[in-house]
Amino acid sequence: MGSTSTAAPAAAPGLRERKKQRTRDALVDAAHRLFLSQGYARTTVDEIAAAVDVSQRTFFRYFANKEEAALAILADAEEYFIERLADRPPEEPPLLALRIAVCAAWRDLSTEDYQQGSRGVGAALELLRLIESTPSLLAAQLRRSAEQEQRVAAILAARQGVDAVQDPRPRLLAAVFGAAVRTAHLAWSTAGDRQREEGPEGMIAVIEAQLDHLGPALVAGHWSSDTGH
Amino acid sequence: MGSTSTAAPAAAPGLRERKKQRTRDALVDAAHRLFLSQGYARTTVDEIAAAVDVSQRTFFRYFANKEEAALAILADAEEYFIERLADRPPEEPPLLALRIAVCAAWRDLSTEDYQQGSRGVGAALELLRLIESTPSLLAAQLRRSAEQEQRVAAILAARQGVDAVQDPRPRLLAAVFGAAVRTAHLAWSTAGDRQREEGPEGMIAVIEAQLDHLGPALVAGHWSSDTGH
DNA sequence: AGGTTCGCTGTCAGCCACTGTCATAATTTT
DNA sequence: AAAATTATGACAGTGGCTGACAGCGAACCT
Repeated sequence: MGSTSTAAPAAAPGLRERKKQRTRDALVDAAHRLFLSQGYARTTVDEIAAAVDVSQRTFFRYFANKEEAALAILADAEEYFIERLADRPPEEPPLLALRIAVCAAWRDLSTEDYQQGSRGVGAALELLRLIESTPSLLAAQLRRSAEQEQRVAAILAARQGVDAVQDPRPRLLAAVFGAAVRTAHLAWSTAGDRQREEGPEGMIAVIEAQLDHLGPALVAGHWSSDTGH
Repeated sequence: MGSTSTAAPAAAPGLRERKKQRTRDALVDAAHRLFLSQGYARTTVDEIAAAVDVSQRTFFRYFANKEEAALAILADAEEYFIERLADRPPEEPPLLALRIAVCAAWRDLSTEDYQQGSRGVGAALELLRLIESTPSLLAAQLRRSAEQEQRVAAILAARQGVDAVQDPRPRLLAAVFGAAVRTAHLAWSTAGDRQREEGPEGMIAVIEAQLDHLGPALVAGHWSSDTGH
């Protein structure tokens, strides 16, 4: 480190950009802490900005709205999940690839150096509970999930070599997978603190259980057969 | 109709309540018309209230927020769907019951006297497009769908005689079904106007196609088999 | 090293969604 | 007809969010 010229392949961070990253992290941390301690609605944007000693205007240059600051951590995690999914070999069955990617994401993000600040597994649990109990946040989170599903569908379509707009199966599979993960989130965040002590393995177990239920649930639903309208 | 005494089993409407219903309908219609003509964001609540000649404060006594007014029609439709689902006999396979209920809802709401005002099939199409292109509305709609899924899950659990909190399958099936319907909405609203001319049958066909794809999509996803972690 | 350019930030002003409060008018009840 | 209930309007205030402009410091060029 410390090369004077501009040669690094991964683009030198630059003092300016490092400061920006630090400001953003500080805002996310402050928002997270305030939301958890006094609630989402009772925390004003001015408070968050003041805690980091920037103006309210600057807050909105980092986040489009208050919700985005609250969901920033989840957004980063989902970004990581997308990368892991893209890593999987195309020969792998789609649902298996999804399963491995989501488990890898949870494991990595819990053990790696992402632990600092408000980015641990315990914090994730409290965040999920906060989201579930705050209508405005839940709405924003579901919208983000919908966008995420579009991206997943595109990746699946590319893997299988089918057209993403013509063939509805990638979208449907992505939606089903998203539903399973969301159901797992809900089950995990309401399951009491016993699960919490198990760390990421607890969450992974719940997700896998949901995925295992997919088949039986649909079979029990007798989805086939003619309806006769 | 026109009985003078208070004898009707379904509780006499009363002058007050009829007026309230008319105000609400007028607000929904005005909001719908303004949203479609000038866009959601460019329409202020004051405009909507002024169009019906009530105060802004009154608007917020009918709707918790601007989104709720936009989604009121969908909310009524989903209410009707829930009723149809509750009508289905418990012996019926769950997914078949869901399928019949959603098709019946679309058919009934298109042919019945619900056609007045902005409650036709054509209006539904434009509304779905508006929602899909307005982040704020999409978020609110997805949150409503999530609540709806909880209700559906409860009904399914009761039908099958299982515990709604212990057994995750009703929730999962409800989520999967919701995903299929949402995917169908998206496909229908972006399918061009050819579908629109087919009336409700076009929409129903798309939904049924999505449901038919559920099985193959999951089978192609190789959901079973051990992953080995 | 010097000056220039560019991008981040703060300040100010303003719109609009949304809420609490109280007075008033209309409806229902007795 | 009087009293209790309830919808509505008028008003004021909070807070999320945006546009415009100016200042300052990093980055880039010579």
